Amino acid sequence: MEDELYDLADLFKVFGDSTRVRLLYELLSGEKNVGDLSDALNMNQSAVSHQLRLLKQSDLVKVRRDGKSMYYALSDDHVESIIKIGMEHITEKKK
Amino acid sequence: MEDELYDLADLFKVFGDSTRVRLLYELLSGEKNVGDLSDALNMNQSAVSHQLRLLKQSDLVKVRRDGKSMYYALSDDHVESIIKIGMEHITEKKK
DNA sequence: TGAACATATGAACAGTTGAACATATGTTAG
DNA sequence: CTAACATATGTTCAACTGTTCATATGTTCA
Repeated sequence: MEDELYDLADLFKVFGDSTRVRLLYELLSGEKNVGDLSDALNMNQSAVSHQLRLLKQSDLVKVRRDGKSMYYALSDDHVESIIKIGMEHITEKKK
Repeated sequence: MEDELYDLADLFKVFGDSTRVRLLYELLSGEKNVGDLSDALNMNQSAVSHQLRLLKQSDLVKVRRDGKSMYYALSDDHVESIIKIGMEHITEKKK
């Protein structure tokens, strides 16, 4: 159990960055390629690509190639659940 | 919405550290004082106190004083939900 | 009041991290 | 094959973070 808590912290570390959270949020509405994501976040391609890599490593997103583009998508719906509950905490806190 | 994503990242940042996650986990079984928590994590009192402060600031824990001791407890059950879903992601990933 | 205890706070230092820049890899069309 | 495009990777650096040590604050009890 102790070990799992370390893995858990590592997982949340991934959610603990605004760039990555915004990427995940963008992907809630469906798969997108790197260019789309760079535009959406208004960040350079390299930064986005680096962060997508981390998301991939944590199995939060999956990728498929289509021609020259790489399409990223959420890998399962835990992501949506986690974001949803986090949001609840935030909005309740503001009351 | 954009703003909320930054707050969300800040929230997860708090979960993204093993010391803090372990503290939250300890508190799942009920309120504990700082000494108990230091012993449980085998960390010095100062480090634990510093981290508890962050947890407090994020409204993840609440405190009450009883004599010389400060008793910390989870402030609501979002914490439990978040940990639970995170764990699910991890265990599914291992399959 | 003052000693002993429990916790909090401040400062400093090492380790980590995200972004930017440059460049490499991989793909398609001509 | 090669130019143009899309994405990935390596490196560097400033900013941030967690722990430790020292010390301050707050509480109880004799």
